[in-house]
Amino acid sequence: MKLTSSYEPDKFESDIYAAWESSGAFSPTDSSRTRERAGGLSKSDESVTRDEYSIVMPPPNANGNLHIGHGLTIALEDSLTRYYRLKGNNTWYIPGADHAGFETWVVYERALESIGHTRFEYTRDELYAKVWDFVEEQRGNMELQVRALGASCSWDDLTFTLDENVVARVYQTFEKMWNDGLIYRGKKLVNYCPKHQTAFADIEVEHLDEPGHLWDIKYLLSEPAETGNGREGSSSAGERYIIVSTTRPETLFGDQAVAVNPEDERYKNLIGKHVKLPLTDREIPIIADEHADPAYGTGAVKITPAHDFDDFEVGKRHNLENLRVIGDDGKMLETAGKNYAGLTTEECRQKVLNRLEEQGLLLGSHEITHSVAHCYKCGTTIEPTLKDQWFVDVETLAKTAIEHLENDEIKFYPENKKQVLINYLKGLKDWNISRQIPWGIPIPMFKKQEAISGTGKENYDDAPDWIFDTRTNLKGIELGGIKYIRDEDTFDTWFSSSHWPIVTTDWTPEHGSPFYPLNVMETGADILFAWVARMIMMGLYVTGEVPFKEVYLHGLVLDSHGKKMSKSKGNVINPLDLVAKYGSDAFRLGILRGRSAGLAQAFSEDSVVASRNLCNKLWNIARLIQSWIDSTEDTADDTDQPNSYDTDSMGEDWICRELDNLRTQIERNMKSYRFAETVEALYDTIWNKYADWFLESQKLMRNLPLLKKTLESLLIMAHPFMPFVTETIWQALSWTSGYIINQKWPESLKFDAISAEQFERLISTVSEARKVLAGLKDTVKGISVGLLYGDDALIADNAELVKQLTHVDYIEPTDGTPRGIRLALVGREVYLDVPKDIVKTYKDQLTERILSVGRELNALNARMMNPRYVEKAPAHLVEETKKGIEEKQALIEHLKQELKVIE
RNA sequence: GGAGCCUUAGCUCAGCUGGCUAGAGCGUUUCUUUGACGUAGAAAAGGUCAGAGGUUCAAAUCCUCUAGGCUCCACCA
Repeated sequence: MKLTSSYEPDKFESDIYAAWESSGAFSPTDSSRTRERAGGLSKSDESVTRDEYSIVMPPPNANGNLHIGHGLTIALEDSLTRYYRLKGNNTWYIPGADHAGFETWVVYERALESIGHTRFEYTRDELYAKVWDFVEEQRGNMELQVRALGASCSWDDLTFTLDENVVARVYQTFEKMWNDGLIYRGKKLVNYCPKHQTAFADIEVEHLDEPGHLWDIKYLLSEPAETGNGREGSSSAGERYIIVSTTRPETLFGDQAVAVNPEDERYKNLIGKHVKLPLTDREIPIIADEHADPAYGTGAVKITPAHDFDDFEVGKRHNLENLRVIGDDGKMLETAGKNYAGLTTEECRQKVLNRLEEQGLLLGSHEITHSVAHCYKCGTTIEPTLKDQWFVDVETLAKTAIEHLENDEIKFYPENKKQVLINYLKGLKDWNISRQIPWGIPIPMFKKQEAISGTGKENYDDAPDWIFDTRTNLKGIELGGIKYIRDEDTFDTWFSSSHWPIVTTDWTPEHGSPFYPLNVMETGADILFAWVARMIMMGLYVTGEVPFKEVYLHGLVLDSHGKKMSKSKGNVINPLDLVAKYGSDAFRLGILRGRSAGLAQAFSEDSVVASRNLCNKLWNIARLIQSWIDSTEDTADDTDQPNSYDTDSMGEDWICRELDNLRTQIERNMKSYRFAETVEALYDTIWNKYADWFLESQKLMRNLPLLKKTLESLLIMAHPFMPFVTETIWQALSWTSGYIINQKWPESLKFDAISAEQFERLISTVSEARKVLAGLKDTVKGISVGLLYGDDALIADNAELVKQLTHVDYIEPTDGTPRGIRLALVGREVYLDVPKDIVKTYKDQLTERILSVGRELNALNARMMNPRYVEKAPAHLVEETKKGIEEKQALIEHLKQELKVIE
């Protein structure tokens, strides 16, 4: 293949991806599913000795598009996958698609509303079918985008969160939990969105600080107090009252008590008395409860158990009735009284305040800032609502998880997230898993029909009324002559997602799975609680083992100014746009560059551009080497062993050493998930070492076998991070075969360490010469400049190379009398041969140089002057310092002499 | 109220268990149109490592406090 002068990713990427995919490179050699596909073949001898490496893709929404977070996730996961594949692991990167229950439902409901329909026109089952079609239409987009990002995942094993095996596993777990008594039906106060008409788990609620009002309302005592020394108020008319503070006057119709703190002296004598509930005929008691904070408001608080989480707890402690006054639609119920029923909470609040004002019961209001719960999707204020819901008792699940975490069975990157997770689990409350949306896995519970249509006295907590059955395709079933009706609710998506490592690896109770636990769970730090925590609890509950050995959490990707990306701000970066513009590799390298675990970090197109340039550099490296091969191959005797190489020069030993360093650096960094440093090391080696020094030095004398060998090594090591360009090159090179994706990770290269070190000295000689030359600027323009060297075998042996690299016109030994500018090199006598008048212009540069070396020398001397340093610091450091002082002294000495010569 | 994170060059960030002259990319300046690459090559400027204490022979790194910023959790009526 003829290589063009610059790399054009769009010409190659899709073909390369298709070739990988059809070659079967993405599939593990022996997953249970590949076994199945291959007709139940047993493990080959080779695969037995290989280590499994498994990683799952956090399933993107089946009907969505990928965003920048997915771009990062795939860059991270695919780099790991490809790296371990090259290392020889039996690697399985499992892709997925999420039905994303609520998320998708919101999108669908919006679409439905935009064509003038509402969910209420259809049955649950009809809606489920409709959303299924909706998702089916959209599917494929996401998968194409994952391919464009180069994910080497095993597509045959793609798991959709509504696949049969997923549902079956979820039902088995649910049944086990039901039998173990971990599932219960509870009438509890839940977070409820009146717009979407569904309940949420605590974690799905967004708390925002908002300005609000705290109103003081007079509740009149319905009987006279016995003593007059209380701090309760009394009006001129002689009536006695207590003042409660509330932010939600409209809920007063549901009040069941007024609570005061038992320690609060002001109200002690009122405990047990009753007050008349304003705007109603009811009387409610004054009770003592710790919940009332004497320092807040008036210290007296109204208790509305059906509409406030704290009050609900207070109500339970005091056996208060839960009276609902707000309905599922967010409007006031009949229980609020004829005048208020049907009003929205906002309207009702205003009306209540007006009435209280008229009756002289409203004593004032304070402006406050308080935290208000919102639906994380539509922003509607969450209405704590009394609902019958399915709950998971998380106590033992959380406790078990904490034990395994404290036992260090899962390693976290970043480390501190482990403790954060443990803290969360310690305070975890029971998990509401019912959702009142049609799009999701139906909860497999059926209720006795007579319990529903009977007396109206429903006993939801009575387990025998409910039975577990997996026939959720049916509305009702009959068992032993009794009819049961299915609960219409669906599971919280996290309930099924928490099974992800179990279902994707085909784990079974009988055989487990060689791929379970996963080697690593890579996902966003923002879903540590929602997902990671639940996978750990569920994994332990179902399998007895933690679901993954390591967790890598990536942070939020921010825009180039460090601001959160959002549609409203218009600063959203679409990863696929960048892929189209610069190529997949450039995007992946660009987003990995400088990124560390867990941190929210900025990202900009600049780093993608820089990465695109690196791809182009690598491309041209290959192009140069191929052109050398092409120009000599036909004359060369190619019967040598293809893989044998020798190092014939210092530069060759040096590059072997550097490539070997790169290999160990990548290995070390990948082990600890240091992607930023891996990318940095690659960039440095490819560009600053391989291209700038090694290839430059090879222009003089080419070692073709070594060039081939080192280029192969470099390409393989770069492949996990820049898969497309490395494969494209691999395919274009004349001597390589197969796919690079299937190659073996390089072994260490052999080299002579002393010779490699010598090349380093050559580099500093050349650099010094270049520096002085650049400093002389145009004074040397047009004149012939050369290098003269003293009795120096290193320079003598490599004279041509030094001449070439410094771009001087000649190089020769000195004739004994120093001439020109002596370079500031330790133990090396090299002169830049320029006319005397030009030497003079070097004076300033030289003076500055003497001063700077002097400063360095002083710093070293100061260190050695400290007797405690010599005494306590490691010997090799002291030795180094001594050597440094000697070298710098010698250097300064000859620079000073040089200065004298100039003057 | 609790917890976690961040503060290093103009910008975005590395700097792992404390130890050479604190690094990279982008940007800036100067030079180079030599046949791999101008998406390039060569060179340069630019940092009191937020501030103050402490531990240590030695601190960007460990500890304490202060200031500023970000995020998460939590029932503040």
